[in-house]
Amino acid sequence: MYRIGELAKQCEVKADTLRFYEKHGLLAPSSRSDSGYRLYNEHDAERLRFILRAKAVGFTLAEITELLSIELDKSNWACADVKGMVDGKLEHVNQKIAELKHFQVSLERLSDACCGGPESAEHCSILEALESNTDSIKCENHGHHHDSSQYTKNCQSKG
Amino acid sequence: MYRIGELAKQCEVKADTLRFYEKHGLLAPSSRSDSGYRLYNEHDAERLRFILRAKAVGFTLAEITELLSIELDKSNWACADVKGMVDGKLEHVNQKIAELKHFQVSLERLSDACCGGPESAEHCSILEALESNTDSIKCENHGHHHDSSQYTKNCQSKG
DNA sequence: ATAAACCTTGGAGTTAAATCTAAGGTCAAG
DNA sequence: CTTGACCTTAGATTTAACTCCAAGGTTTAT
Ligand SMILES: [Zn+2]
Ligand SMILES: [Zn+2]
Ligand SMILES: [Zn+2]
Ligand SMILES: [Zn+2]
Repeated sequence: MYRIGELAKQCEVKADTLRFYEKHGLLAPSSRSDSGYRLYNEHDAERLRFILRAKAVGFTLAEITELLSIELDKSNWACADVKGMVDGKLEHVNQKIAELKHFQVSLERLSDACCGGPESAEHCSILEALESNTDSIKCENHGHHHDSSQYTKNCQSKG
Repeated sequence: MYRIGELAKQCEVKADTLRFYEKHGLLAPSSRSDSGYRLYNEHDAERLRFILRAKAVGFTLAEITELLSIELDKSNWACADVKGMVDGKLEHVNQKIAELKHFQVSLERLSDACCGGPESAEHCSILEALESNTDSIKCENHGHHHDSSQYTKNCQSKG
């Protein structure tokens, strides 16, 4: 039997979090001490680990509640239901990755067009790109010459 | 020139969101009509699209503000500063992609181990994986036989 | 000229997931 | 028998990013 602080420490969450989970129906201690302390047994701890694992994999508490309800009543659910939930989440993740890659390309294009030197950013192509309404990014050209090899390295591929 | 509702519709956000962005210094309309209506030009619209794209991939508004704020006093920044900022964000994005891919793998492993069939979830390997404290995921094995080709397809690679 | 659809402002409410506060009860150690 | 670590409760606060509301002014179409 663990008191709330013990279980919290063991699972690296705050006691408050466990009270929060209890209030929201995710995890209640199986008993209380005479003085009213929450007492969690190994099964409770296991359930908490279930919750934390699911959370770590990106499920919201609402979704986890749903998962737990399936677990309570497994025989009324089919594999199709469970798998459907996981696949839905997976699709969401895939989409997020695609978006990030798109943004990664934008940032890389910005970065590549800038010399990264000590010159004033007055003519920085990153800023110009943010200001302009076109898609194209021009390689930057400071009025003075800076012969930094980095500049040529960055810009040579862009004509 | 767009009024707030037009720009909002065009970019699929609410007018309230644009007012919110203005209040928080992300995007102000470049002018106002005689009667006080906000008027956005194409440049404003472009800036909004940048904000939305950054947001779509998980940047917070605070981060976006930082990125956009360089533009305000360009001459006090060097290319190095601007580029450093972009590169920092880029690293952030790369890391986020890596996290999501990790997460993607976990979900795929879960999904692959489950037959997704109409059988009771009693022995669903997704639930078992979430219940157990091990990393390994066992291919599920329903007591009865279901000859679904999907089951064998999913499980054959896992012995 | 009047209704519908738009716009303005300031301020309040929402959501998720905690996290914190206050005021007090319990327990082991010295 | 007091100190300090722990526990209890109800309720307030936090954060991000909106979202909604009220009370009124403006535009446009009929
Ligand atoms: Zn430069
Ligand atoms: Zn530059
Ligand atoms: Zn199955
Ligand atoms: Zn299954």
